[in-house]
Amino acid sequence: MSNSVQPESPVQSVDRAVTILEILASRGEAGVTEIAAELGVHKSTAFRLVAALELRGLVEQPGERGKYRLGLGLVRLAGAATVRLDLSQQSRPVCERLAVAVAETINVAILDVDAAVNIEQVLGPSAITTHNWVGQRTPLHATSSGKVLLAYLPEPALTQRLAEPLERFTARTVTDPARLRKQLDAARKDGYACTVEELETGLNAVAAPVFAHNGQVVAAISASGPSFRLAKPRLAEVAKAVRDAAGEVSGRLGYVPAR
Amino acid sequence: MSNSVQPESPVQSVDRAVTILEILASRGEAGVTEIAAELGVHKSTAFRLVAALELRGLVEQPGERGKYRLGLGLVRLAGAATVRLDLSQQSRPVCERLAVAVAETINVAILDVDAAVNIEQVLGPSAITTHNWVGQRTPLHATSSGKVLLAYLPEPALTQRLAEPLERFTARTVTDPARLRKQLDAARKDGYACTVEELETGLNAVAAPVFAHNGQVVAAISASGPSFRLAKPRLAEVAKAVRDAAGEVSGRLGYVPAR
DNA sequence: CATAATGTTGCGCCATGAGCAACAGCGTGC
DNA sequence: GCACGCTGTTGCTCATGGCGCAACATTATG
Repeated sequence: MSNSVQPESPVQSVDRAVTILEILASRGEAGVTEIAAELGVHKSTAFRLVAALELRGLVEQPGERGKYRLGLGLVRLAGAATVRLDLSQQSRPVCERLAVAVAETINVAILDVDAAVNIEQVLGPSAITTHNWVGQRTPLHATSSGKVLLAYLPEPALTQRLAEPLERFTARTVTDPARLRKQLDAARKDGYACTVEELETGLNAVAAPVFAHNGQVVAAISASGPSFRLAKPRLAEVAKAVRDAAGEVSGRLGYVPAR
Repeated sequence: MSNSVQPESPVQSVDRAVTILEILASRGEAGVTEIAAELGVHKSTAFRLVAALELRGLVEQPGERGKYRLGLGLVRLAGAATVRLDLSQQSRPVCERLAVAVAETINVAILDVDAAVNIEQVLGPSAITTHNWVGQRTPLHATSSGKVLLAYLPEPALTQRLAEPLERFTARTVTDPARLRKQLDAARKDGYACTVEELETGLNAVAAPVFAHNGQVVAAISASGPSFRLAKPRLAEVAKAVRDAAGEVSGRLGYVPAR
């Protein structure tokens, strides 16, 4: 029976496990007998719940026996949430200004296994479409954000990605891995990547990397628009603005560029 | 059946719940059907596991329906672990020096619902007893650390605390709420609180607050000893040393005092 | 507007989570 | 050094909590 002032949990053992985390958060350390007493369960029950949390790193045991405390796995999980929250908060105002400055649709995308996932979108004043990209997964090789995220992958991960066939979406989609690699090299050098009608006919985009405090690329900011508008030489101007905006967000996340 | 490369979890549904947290950490957001697919369970199972986590704040749902993401409850739990780790690390050397300087038993206590819990103890060279206070819960109104932690509670929480009868431990225990409030006012003004034979006959103590970077009181540092030794006027000298030590720990935690 | 997909709920069943008893290990007092 | 008490851990059995199924509600898409 859970706390009487709360609605009953649909999964009692998950509820108990969370209570254990809270006990450890408030006390710092606790033993099995102590946790069992506070939970109102048998100590073998408490022991198994703690062991399940320990197996996944949410709880750790400093010694071979005895007291338990919260584990680094919990801090890592929370860290993932904090980075995402921070990224959204820091990027929002920068993207709003960028959308006005370049008058195109701005997106923030993060890497999710084998796709770029858009987590934020700001429409420019000239936006033709109100297509909502947020939540959508887009192919890495055929989007500007995807190319940026690929460019900063560790080499083994990149090799593995490019070992699989690259799907063609338009006549201009880059499906040759060697040619794509050259584009990624250029992206690292230029500080931005472009796509020209590679995902959809008539759609161009340019993206730049967002670095976290530790130098890792955590996101890409992109501007996209119709090919007739977002083409040379204006594409280079927009690219520069996007790169500067991404740099500003990186700075807000604590990134100090190497000189 | 859990991941075949890991030892089997003693509580399958806790294991699944943690996997859900990891899925949300890596993807940012995910829906019930997506989570169910990745867990290899029915979507009603996934739904209930997510609901159990949501009930406790580890997961949240931005809209009324649809995608889920990691909740602030997780960040709070991890934050508790991080603050505690930092507090212990920063306070340890300061408390060791203080113990030598004042030759009494030094403790660090944090607030846990309705009690002060000691998380750190350093014995002075003149310690008569080797009584271990670590892990013990002590009453707020009858200990110096407790009075400090009470002094910095938000007013509603303090009012609620003082609405309940205050237990008498010795003839000198303060059980009148109005008199205790006056002592708390003095504690805020002086920067420390004292108890004189209020918890145990023959035991005196003095404590000062430790502030976190955001100005909140996260702990109290205290010196305790026998009444015959830790009495006026020496008590005032020890109080000053404890206040300075607590100030140093506060500074190490990023607190900048108001001028 | 119809259809498909996703999220949510009630219900019955069984696999899992729970408690019991016992054991192993450690800390403490004599 | 030993006995005792306490805590942590494990094997076993069984009752129940967690699960999947079917159905419904809601939303998104063509």
